[in-house]
Amino acid sequence: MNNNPSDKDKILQFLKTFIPDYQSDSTAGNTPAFETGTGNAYTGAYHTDLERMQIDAYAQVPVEEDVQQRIERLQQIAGSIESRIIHPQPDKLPAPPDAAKYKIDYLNSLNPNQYLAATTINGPLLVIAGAGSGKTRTVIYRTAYLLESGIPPEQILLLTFTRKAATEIVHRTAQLLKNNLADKIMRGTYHAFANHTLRHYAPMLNLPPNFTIIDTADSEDVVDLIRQEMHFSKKHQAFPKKSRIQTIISKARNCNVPIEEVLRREYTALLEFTEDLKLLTEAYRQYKRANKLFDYDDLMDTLRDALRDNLPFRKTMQKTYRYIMVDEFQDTNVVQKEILDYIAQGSRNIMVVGDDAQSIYAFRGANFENILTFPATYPDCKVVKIEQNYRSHQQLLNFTNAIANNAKLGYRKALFSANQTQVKPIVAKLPDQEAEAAFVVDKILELREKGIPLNDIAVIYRATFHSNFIQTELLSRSIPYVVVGGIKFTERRHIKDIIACLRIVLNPFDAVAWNRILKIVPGIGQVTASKIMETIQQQNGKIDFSGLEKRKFGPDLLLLQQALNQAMRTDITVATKIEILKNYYAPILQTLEADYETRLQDIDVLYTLTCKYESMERFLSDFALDPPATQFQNQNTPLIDESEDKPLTLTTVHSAKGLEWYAVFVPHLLDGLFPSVRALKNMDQLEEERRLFYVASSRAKELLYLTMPAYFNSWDQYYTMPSRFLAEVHKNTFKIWNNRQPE
DNA sequence: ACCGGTTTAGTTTTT
DNA sequence: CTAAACCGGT
Repeated sequence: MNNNPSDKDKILQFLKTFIPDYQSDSTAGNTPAFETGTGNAYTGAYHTDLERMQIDAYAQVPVEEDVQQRIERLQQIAGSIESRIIHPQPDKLPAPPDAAKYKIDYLNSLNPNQYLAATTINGPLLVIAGAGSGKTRTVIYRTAYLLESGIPPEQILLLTFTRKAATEIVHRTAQLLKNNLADKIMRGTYHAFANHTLRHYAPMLNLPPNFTIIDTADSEDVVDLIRQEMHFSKKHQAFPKKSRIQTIISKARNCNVPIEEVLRREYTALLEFTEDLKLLTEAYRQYKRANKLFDYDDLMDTLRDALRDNLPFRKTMQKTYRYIMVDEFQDTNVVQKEILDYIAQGSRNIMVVGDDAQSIYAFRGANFENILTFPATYPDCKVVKIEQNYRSHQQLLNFTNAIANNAKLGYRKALFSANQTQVKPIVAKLPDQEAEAAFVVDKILELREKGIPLNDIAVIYRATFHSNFIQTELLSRSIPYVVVGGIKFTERRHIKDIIACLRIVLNPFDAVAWNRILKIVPGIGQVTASKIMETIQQQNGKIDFSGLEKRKFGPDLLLLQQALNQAMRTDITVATKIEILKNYYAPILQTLEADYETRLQDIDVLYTLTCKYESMERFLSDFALDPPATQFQNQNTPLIDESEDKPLTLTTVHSAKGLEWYAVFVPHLLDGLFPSVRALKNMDQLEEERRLFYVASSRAKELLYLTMPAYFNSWDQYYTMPSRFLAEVHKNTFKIWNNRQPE
């Protein structure tokens, strides 16, 4: 019903081109597929391909000896934990010692396992929580229980993966208790916590209190500056480019290993540059120190080092935070684990919640083995497992359990649900990407007609480009949607340009920011930019370009000088500064970008955001650590207010963590796309891909559609096989979409 | 010597 | 799409 003629023609064209037996497969006439409405538009006997898929047909990943040993060791640990799990007897649960003191009826608000997790507040506690098992609810009740037990909120430290999650927990706790005690809890991401702590204790730790936080792109720019300065690219053609160098440096620090170890593990082709890269890493470190720049890893490392080396500081932290709660523990890296351990040594009241099956940040150094080895660090810890699922029905759980149980290691999954609806996940193979997109959008429209609001539906994919065809289809049918993940508001060029100006205003020695701003002045390239920055240094930070007036870029530089000096005035707000800078920047942007008007609207959004801030330092930190909103439709449209039109959600798997929808679509399930071809040779990476698939699938409350095009052409390869994650689960856990016999 | 337009190679995920 | 090498013009 929703196919307009051009869509039909397009699909028809593809059917004819790519399916030799298209005519013979059809049962009536030339265009039978379109005569009976939706559903039939996707002919091709692909369901038989799906019926025939076999895991043996896939090249298996070789498992090396040392990897095998590691697996066995961890399986042993997992097994020993399994035996320590407490299985509460519903009639023998400990009651709160003084029931009169507690306003909330914990016993009847939680299931027995959740109750145990919420009310065991002394000593180390490991909570293994399956997807959709009411993990957040348990943490909320536990927070309430702590407060009702008389624990001062200032003594509670709550670490979560996003700031949003922390805010939600505190907010809902406050609602539960009908007071605002929870507001005083120290909470946030590791990075936000480190930022706060390092600034607060700066004098004690001998740190500059006004350091600037730089994001990944800034960090890459610093690396690039050094790379050029040291002439590495001139010496070797194959010398890695800035983004790869930055990744390597960051990975070494996240995993707490030397550079050469990262190269050995993942970048063997770059081993010949080991010495140069080590040199570059050291230069990068010194550069940041000299310019008071902190990258994301510095926040973690500096806090860890301070806790390790500065005993008075460690004692202070231990005294301050006597009850620690950690969410998403499976995504903690080694450095973060050390930070936790140093603080928890004092009181030993530490609770961690996590699900080993949902660890998806190993690429960033997260070590889900932390959750397996927690009992080794805390031998006296109690272990509680919450497995009842409140999100999905049993048919979905059968499927997601099957995925999780294919994992090489981790706790066995046996999530169960009281909801016994009989709708299996649907697997569909379509002729090509256009047809796949059309199928997905048709189904979405069908759901909307049945009364499912768009904002209760999501399309979840492995990589941003997997959504291209679906976005095109949604745009052509005018369906509102938001994109989460992928390129962010803060990463857009014009936003970064304005932010760079602001950073100069705050700190005129910020060479990375200078480099960025100078190079967009017409007539100034790398060489001149370096010279100007030197001049600024010599002038002790004074912005005065009068010596350069006669150069051809002189007039433009004068405009920049005026704008920056004007923005430096202390009697104006941050928002006013943005306005001044925008006036300078707008004409430049106009020459740079065709769609400059929409981009200017982004700067207005930035203006609105800064209105809340008194301090620029605070604004820049927040902007780096907690980007305001990550949602906008595409490169050409400005930021969109999520609440506006209840749109459909398109999201990467990573950004979908912790969320749920009535119906979920997972497209592009071809082997080489999901799992990504880059992960096919390495067992650890392939395991992570499977966990990603598990996370994506387990977001669905009711309906799960798994789709793929028949083929995908990348620049060097041609993918046609369905994802191995589908081939390796039992076929009775899902239903294959048969286009000739619609449901 | 330096800038800037053009070509070409390589593309995951994010605090 | 985006970064960087390439190259031709000042």
